[in-house]
Amino acid sequence: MATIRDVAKLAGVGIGTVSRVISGNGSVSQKTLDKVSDAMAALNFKPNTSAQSLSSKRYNTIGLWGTKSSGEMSRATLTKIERELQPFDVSLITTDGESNSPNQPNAARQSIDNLINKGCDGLIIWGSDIQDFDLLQLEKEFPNIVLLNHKAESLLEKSFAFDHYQAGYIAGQYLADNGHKDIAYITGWFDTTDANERHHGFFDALNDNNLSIHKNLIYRGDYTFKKGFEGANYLFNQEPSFTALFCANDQSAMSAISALSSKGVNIPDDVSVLGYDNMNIASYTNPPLTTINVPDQKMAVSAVRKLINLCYGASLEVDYDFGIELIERKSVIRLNNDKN
Amino acid sequence: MATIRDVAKLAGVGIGTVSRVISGNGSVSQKTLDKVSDAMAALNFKPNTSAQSLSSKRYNTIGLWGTKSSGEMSRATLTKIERELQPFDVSLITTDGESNSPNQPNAARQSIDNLINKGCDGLIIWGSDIQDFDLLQLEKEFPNIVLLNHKAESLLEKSFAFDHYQAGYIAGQYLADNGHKDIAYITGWFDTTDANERHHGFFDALNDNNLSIHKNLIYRGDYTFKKGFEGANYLFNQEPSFTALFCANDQSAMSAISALSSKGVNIPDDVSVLGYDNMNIASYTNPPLTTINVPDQKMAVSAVRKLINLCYGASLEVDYDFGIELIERKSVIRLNNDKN
DNA sequence: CAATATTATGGAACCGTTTCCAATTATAAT
DNA sequence: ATTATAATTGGAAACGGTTCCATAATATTG
Repeated sequence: MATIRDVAKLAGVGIGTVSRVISGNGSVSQKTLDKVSDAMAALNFKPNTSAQSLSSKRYNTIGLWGTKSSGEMSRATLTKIERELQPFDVSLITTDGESNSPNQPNAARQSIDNLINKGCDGLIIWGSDIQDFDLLQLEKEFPNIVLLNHKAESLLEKSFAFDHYQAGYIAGQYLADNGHKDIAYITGWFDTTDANERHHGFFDALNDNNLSIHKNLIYRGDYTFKKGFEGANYLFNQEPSFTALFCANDQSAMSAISALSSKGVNIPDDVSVLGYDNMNIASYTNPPLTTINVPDQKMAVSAVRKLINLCYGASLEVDYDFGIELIERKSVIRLNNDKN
Repeated sequence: MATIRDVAKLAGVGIGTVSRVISGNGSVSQKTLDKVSDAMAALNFKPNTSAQSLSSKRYNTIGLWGTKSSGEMSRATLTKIERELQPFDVSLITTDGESNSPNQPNAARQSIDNLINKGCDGLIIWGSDIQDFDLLQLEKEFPNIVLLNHKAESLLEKSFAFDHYQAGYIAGQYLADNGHKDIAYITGWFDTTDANERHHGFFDALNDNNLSIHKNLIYRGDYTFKKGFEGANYLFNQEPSFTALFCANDQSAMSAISALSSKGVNIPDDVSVLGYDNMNIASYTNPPLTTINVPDQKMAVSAVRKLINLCYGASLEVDYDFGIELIERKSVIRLNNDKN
């Protein structure tokens, strides 16, 4: 592998000059630039990134630290992130937050430190189940961080998150608006703030409409197809009956629809199903799923952009406001409540 | 940030000794080891990875280069890969093969070179649509590569791929065995060898059973939910009618089921649907999908292990044989052919 | 055209490790 | 006790860049 000195020798210039043409900083005459470029091409010279980083403290790399609550997110989002980085020639180094020293006390913080130490200019902290270490402390020590799917009140300008409370509320309100009073609910897994906010929003909406959910009609799910399926089967056998089912995500909703359909219940005529996420699949269930859109990719893109701004002094446009949208398809109907 | 010299000074030893305790190579007396460990702890010393790499040529990083045909793969597979790497303390740096200089002539090879140049000990080349550069040439220049989802005849011991021809054949045979003669087919997208092998296997099986597919009953899909849905609607309106539908992947199959169901066709009584992939979702469609299992994660794990062996002289067990399994669920029935 | 400002250039010093060799110390063998 | 052998140790040199400063070449000015 050719080094900067080889290039310098071949081009008949000093190493400083070669460095200048590599980086584009400092002035170099056209003639010299040509000579050096030719030499670089002739030797197929590629600057050694370790040496560059060692000497410049710039890594051209950002880290993606994901907790399990980011696990459901699609590979498409990951690709989106990569593509956002690509024009800046920075690469992405990923770490699964869970897999590092699983049950150590400071596991999370430690695996983050590892990632930083690998050589990152910045960090995306991805996931909403961040509670066992001090984000503010981290941000003080290492300011180039950005939170994806997590909102820290003290780090608002670095938080890119969806208002799950509002979205949950809208979901509840929608069911109420459509005249549903007997509502069943397959929850998510409650170790994330997401889940709790969504949950509370949903309940508050029902509450504000003088509605409540019978305790028999709540099934504790975990966002998987499996639990959605099992949950629907469970609820099907419960008393009282229900006219609407809210699922904490589309995966559960999808498999709940399958489970109910196979029992002969007609969706939406017998029971309406409302999902949450708006996955690709949601348009192609039978019937197509009415659901809340969660703009994962938009959030991810804004988060990366903010990080690029932080790390490399760019000034990309960044969005903090991710509108909540309920996508009406065919899985929820309006109930005829003659009493109204 | 403390350096090795700070540690050496504090511990009252030479830098070589500190280096030895960091790496664990070379002998160090217990007493010295303790002194150095204490000093490292006291200074919160973390070795600088750039310096380490520069000097040792070891990066503790492997690259994952994915083409679009890897795009459908789940994030779960990615996580699997990360976890396989974690015990060796090597991290993963990912690159989307498509996004680098999209329509340059040597785009693929160039983006691979970039990735290598970032500092990787090895590379996973992920995806079956690799044709525009010379794999053998790459392997000669950079032997630490492993192919995932692609089989290069000349690089067999570095190829981790599924026998899509056989699997396609089994799919066709299964339909034939179950008495289906009028078969429809939603294809995948044909820019990958995968797709072609599966396709040919399927057709050869039909052929060997003296079956063929009417040209009206082939719909060119692209693995998406969307095309599956549209394809099923299209086929529904075609002549002749059909008793079985083969879909090149589960996503199409799933949305095809939705489309057909919503037209009132009963699956599997009116038409049997056979999928391909065995995604998580396949167990939770209505009816549950009969499909071919593609052991993505197993392949990925073996590929990484092989790479670890190559890069770091480990000798992890590696599997090359990924059995083909047809998972019988409820979406295909045996036809009563009285003529038989 | 001399004086001055500006642009180009070379290369030593440095970034923080690993590696190697020579030197020292401890251990075993006679 | 002496010598041979093995285990430790220190630190210079090297890895391949960037940075900065002194110097050289050019351009500008009155």
